[in-house]
Amino acid sequence: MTIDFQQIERKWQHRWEKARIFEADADINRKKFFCHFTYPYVNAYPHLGHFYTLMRPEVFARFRRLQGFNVLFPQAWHATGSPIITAAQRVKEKEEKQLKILKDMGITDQEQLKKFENPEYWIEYFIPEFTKDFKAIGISTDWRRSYFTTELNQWYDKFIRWQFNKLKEKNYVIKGKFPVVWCTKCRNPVSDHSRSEGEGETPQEFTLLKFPLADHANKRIILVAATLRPETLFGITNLWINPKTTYIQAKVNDEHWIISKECLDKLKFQDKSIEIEKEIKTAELLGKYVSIPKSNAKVLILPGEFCNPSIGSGIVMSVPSHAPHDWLGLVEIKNDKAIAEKYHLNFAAINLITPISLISMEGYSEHPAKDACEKRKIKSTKQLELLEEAKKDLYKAEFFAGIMKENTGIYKGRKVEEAKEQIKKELLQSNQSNVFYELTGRVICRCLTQSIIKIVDDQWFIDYGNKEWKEIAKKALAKIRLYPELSRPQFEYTIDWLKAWACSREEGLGTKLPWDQKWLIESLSDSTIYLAFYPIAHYIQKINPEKINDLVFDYIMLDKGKQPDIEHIAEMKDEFQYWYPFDFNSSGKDLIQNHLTFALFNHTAIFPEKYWPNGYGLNGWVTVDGKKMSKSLGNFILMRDLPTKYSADASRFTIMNGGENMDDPNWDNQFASSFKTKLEQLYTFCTENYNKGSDEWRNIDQWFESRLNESIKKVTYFMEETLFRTASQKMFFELNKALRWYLKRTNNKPNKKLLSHFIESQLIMLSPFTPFICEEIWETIGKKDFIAKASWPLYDEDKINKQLDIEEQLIETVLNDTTAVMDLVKITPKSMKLFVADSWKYDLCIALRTEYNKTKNPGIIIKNIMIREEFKKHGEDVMKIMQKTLKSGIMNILHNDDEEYNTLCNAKQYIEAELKLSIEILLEKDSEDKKSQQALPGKPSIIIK
RNA sequence: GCGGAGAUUCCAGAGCGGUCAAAUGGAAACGCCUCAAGAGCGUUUGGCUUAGUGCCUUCGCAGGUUCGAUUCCUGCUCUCCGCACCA
Repeated sequence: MTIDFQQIERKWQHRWEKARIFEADADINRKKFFCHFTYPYVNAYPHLGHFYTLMRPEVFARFRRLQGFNVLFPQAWHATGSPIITAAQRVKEKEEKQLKILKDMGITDQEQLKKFENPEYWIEYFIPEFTKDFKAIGISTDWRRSYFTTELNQWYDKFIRWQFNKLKEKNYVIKGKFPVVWCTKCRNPVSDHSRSEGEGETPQEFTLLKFPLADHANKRIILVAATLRPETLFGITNLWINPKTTYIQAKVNDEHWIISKECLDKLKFQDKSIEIEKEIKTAELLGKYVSIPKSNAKVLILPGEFCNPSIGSGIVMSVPSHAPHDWLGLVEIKNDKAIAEKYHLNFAAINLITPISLISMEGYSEHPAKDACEKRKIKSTKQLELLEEAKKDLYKAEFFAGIMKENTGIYKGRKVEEAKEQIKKELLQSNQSNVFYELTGRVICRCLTQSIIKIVDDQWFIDYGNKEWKEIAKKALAKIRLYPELSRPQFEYTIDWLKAWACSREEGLGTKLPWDQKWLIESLSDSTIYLAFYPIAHYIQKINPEKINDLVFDYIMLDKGKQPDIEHIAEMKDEFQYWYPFDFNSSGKDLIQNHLTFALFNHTAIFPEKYWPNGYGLNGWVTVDGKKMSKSLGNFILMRDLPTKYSADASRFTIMNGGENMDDPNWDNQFASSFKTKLEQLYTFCTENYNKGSDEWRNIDQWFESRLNESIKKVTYFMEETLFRTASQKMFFELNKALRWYLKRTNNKPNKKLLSHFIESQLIMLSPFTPFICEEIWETIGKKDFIAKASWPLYDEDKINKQLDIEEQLIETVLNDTTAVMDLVKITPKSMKLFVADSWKYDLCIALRTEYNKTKNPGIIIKNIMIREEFKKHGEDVMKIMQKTLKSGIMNILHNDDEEYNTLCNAKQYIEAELKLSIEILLEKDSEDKKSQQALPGKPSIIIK
């Protein structure tokens, strides 16, 4: 039987839509359930990653509907921020890479490509594409409530403005300074994905240490050295400047600094007033003395060609003992008199310089920098790469393992890790240093301009660092249900660690800050309470946006103020109060550290406690056949390809069978292919066997009924926990296995009522996973309404009987053993004897169990048992059984003799039937004169004659 | 480095102190059934086996607790996710 899945899919999509069965309205007489898939960013087609995260609320929604809940499952689209706008810009610039991305999506028409130069077209194009793909795969969404989120959606725009006004009222939006990676051409921060080079490079905080020139006649002139290690200032022996560069003297905030030109250019963006005074030739500086901050000791300025004017200030403080560069620099200059002569330096004075060690660390000598050079066999300051490595290693080691030595005054004995912060603070306070931000590496913007660090000084922040707010957010976290719970520590950590978040942008798509129109609201800040928009989305978007203001949202969502005079206002309030908060918002685990935690904060700031979130669903990242999904590996799967290749149902089941919890789910191509045929078999079996069978009621029917009830119970539990993988396995594979055994045991004459009940139950349980085929079968077996509207099967606790399972297991093992023995003897026996153990053996087992629970000590157990009269007479056998049971575990002895015997009688008939033999099977109790005295409890032995 | 999650047999993945050579599913092999393929059914997929209700070696590595550890503890190694102004 081959089934035309695509035809079935179209048919039911159409019917669902026509009957509008997924459209949900507030109904105070019904329990509500609001679930959601975090709105996706619409700049490409949806792929497997979307599919998995989407399927979790989808299955959950369908499950809750079956349970009788009124389910709201809406879907909106996200487009704020910079990706779309930069992509559009790149299309305009005809950038190869960007054009290829569109071409790979099948967009080749020149006319159409031109349209993609407009950011709005991206939204216009991709939203329908997403919608189409979601519908094709059978997502049960209430599409009336969709919206998208840019300033182009005026209603949503009003909503976001309201949100920010509320945050501002509570002083959660603050103004401040912030270092950002900045492109001077685009006049925008340069995010990781808008870089053509330098992904992952970040601003790094340097300390600018001030070294006043000693004995300077007129005014205080300061040489400024940039360092990451201010704590090493106790070990400074000299300064390095690059003799091949010219430095600049400039007035910086009322001081006269000498630094490299490159540094000066950067400083301009870092909140400093700068006036260039003059160029300084290095000859003017070399051989002079400067004084060290704190100690005021005087040290020489020496030439070091390794000083890079583009890094830091181009002036380096030399700490030979703890910096490999400085160590080698000092060695070189001491060994080469020519250098001193060349720059007219006092060679004797240079030779007096001795490294000062100030940090002690296990496994290193007095001068760790020397060790580091020797370890890597570095001989010269020209070996830049090796030196860089050595430096990094040593810095790391000293930072975490180093202890400040005696010569560091009050820092003596402290860890470097702590001392560093302390020293930094002190130097800043006494104006002996400044903060300077430098990139950790070269960053090139997509526009091919080299990026710098800029201190933005009128930047708006959402103050997630606010301590009281953190406490309230924690309260919201305590209340929320997490699927799975094990994500909770990550949330706790994030709340603690979160600092003020820059929420304003100069460019991009989005809503303008209501009180400062030059700024746009950044896209992770405008996407925190957006789920509150769904309950009213379909009404509000019918209203003239001019009429929407803060008072409208105050009234609907906060129950504040007089009822505004606009259409649908009562409905909107009812809808909101009925549906909110959401019960399950599904997203990838990567959103914990921003979006989801932000959402918690924002809910507590804006809404009363009853509207704080009820549930988050977290999941991992999809892999394909065990490998990371990526375009370069060629295993990148788009949602749109699934229905044609595997059918929507098989795809849905495959992805849900791929994983659960926060593990990365795996998409198994082979499984997807083979599952399609399994669905065909399901169809055939159900349609051919529904309402057929016998009216007899036998032990085996009781067993099957028990298994069915047990399965329903388990599956219900796993569905509640969103452990959809386990649930799907239990309802499909495990139940089918039971069904096969049942059919075998009844010679394909199942009980009619029971089998029909089974088919119905299984179909309903499967329908959240494979809705199309289930609808089709449901209709074929004569059901009138949609299976989507059926009732989730209930289980009857009284019908679950574990004993029946044990009996069936026994029958199965006897059967298997019998077959095995018959195979061995290779004759057709006339009769067969099955021996079950004597009663005393069972008694022994029970006694063993009791004794074990008392002492758990084998020696004592054996002693206690052997002194009992009833076991004495079986002396040796008792020992044997005891040894065996103690070795293999004694937990399995539960049966009592008679039950065992009865079950075997039951098995006997079955064995006869199954083996299609007319043989005589005798059941006997274990007896002395038979060779069968080995028979152990729980396992009959067989003798064939 | 910090925070979080992990490491199981060909693969995915159960396992929560004895019923474990380890569920379930994929895949593969063989057999039955068939003209044939698929489906279905059965067997097999750590090693040894005198074939036994047998023995040995396995659950990242190394120790420990226990009569007993895949399961508990300690240390180590490795993998994945996050560490921000970006969706």
